[in-house]
Amino acid sequence: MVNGYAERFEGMDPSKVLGALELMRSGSILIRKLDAYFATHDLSQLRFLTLVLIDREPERTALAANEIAEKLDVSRPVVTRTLQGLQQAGLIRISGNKDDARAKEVSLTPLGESKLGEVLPGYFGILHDAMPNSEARQ
Amino acid sequence: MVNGYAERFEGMDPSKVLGALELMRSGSILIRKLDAYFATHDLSQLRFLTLVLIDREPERTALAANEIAEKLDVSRPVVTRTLQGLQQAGLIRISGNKDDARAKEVSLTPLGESKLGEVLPGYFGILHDAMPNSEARQ
DNA sequence: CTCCTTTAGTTAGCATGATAACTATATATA
DNA sequence: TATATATAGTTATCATGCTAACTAAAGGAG
Repeated sequence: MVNGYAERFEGMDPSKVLGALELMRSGSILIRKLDAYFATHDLSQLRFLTLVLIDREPERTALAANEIAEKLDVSRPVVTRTLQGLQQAGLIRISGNKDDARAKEVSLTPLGESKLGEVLPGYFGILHDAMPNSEARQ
Repeated sequence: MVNGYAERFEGMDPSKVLGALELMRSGSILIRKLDAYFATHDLSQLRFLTLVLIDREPERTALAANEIAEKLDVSRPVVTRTLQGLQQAGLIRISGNKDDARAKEVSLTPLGESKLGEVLPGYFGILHDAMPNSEARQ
């Protein structure tokens, strides 16, 4: 398809365009695989990454919703909704911040921790398998 | 973040995992750029690709909704909705297929053709610029 | 020819992303 | 201190993907 158009656009390098299309394609395929995997664990990309983020927080056991939105680069309303879902599933605990009445503190429940431990190996496995061996040896 | 977990998973190659994460990240960024570009032209990825597909159809000037769903790998309900939007915008014409009363035929209007001509250069430009020069020279 | 299955498309409803506009609280300034 | 501005979070609404279940037409088997 690209070649059909390529003739009409001077200075265009079809290999670059095809590379970009391939980038989007392989990225999308990987995201689909992960979504399918997460779905089998009653999670989603964002739900999973939220758990990871709380788990990995150094020096603290809790995070503000605001920080989650920034670090995961999603809008705050999406974080609100996601946290509500995780709380309902019993995976996180949401409490008020005693220093700032506006803020909330989010931490993992034991169930959330075990869910994370259960899902992580498969997650890394999918990422691992998604890469060709040529890029594997450093 | 990955290294923190890497120690706990035997046989995992962190460079592969990081490569996969980078793949998803760069793919997502490119998709966002394209979406932002399409939005300035009252289009979306799917609306744009639908126009391209109809335009590129060899030997015919029309396509069935069904074929669009297959070639773009999206569900048929999404195609229905997208075609309705394109029709309302005056970019495509939808007519019945005289050989099969179930099927519909979709073709570009002159407005659709000019819209495509207006959007294509910027589209290829974004794809082109998204790729590093190292992959450019064949 | 009649009935069953397949196919094209639509409708309804869910998930998950976004922005705009709102409330409540914190902070800075006059 | 009083008021203005900034920040945390929520609500409402939209966009765009999906599946399930539906209608209507086509095609095949008896």
